[in-house]
Amino acid sequence: MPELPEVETTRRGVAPHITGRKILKVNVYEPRLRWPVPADLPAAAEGKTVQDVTRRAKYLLINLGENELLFHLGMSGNLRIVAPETPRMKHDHVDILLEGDITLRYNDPRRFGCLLLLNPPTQEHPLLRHLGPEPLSDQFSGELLYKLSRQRKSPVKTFLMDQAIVVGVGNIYANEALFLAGIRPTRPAGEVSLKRYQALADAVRKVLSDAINMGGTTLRDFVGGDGKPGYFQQTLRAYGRGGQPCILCKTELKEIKLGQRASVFCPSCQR
DNA sequence: ATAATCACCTGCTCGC
DNA sequence: TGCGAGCAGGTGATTA
Repeated sequence: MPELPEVETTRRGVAPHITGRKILKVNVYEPRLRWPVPADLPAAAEGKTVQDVTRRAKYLLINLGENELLFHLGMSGNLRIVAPETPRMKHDHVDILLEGDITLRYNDPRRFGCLLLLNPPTQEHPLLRHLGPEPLSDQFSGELLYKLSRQRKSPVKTFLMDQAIVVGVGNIYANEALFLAGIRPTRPAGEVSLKRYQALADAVRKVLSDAINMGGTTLRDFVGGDGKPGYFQQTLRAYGRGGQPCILCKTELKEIKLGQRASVFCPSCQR
């Protein structure tokens, strides 16, 4: 599920419900996530009030003043607001009970996600320190992509998905952005011109902001924090369309593997 | 430093 | 209907 638009959708869905509320209790039913949920996390969070809910890359940060909770949703995680007595479903791993009869519930079938404690809040945590700029900020540009890609031989798609270059571009949106920019995913990153990287940066911004505006992409059963599904999947132009005609020129889209990830492109439009 | 592979998990779909 | 193979939104760790 979660690339940047899905995490942002979750943040927007959840934040209004929990901001300003005091945490009464944290129940960890299954600590074995990607990294174990720290044993001292519940005690550190209980009694604190949620100051704000922010996002860095695909991490969701719940600021509690003197410390901060850091969620990652991995491949299959989601956060939702439920009433306190709502029966637990399979793979509901953590409940955060807040005053006002609100529970924030974390579910993650594959357990690739995590819940960690930043004490105190810091951008210098090992998971956050090496992240590139936010794609929707002014720090991100075609010039940046061009500069960082010189001498690099790996495929431009792999380069674009490197979170040290720019954060938040996962497999779906990498495919979509390269399609919009007319760049073949296999092209060595160091061979792409500045002009084409500017088109790619524009495409990344467009694809991500469109997806956020539509509530994220729902594959299988993603729902945002408000429980509503995303609708962006109805507008996917490349991802998942291997073998089908290009929407621009009708040429059959090709599907290949790049770094173990499905990559779809139009052999005619993307060079 | 860069690039390729592995690993962590469960669930679903496909082909036999 | 059952069963194994392969694949899925991510990304840190480990190899060359």
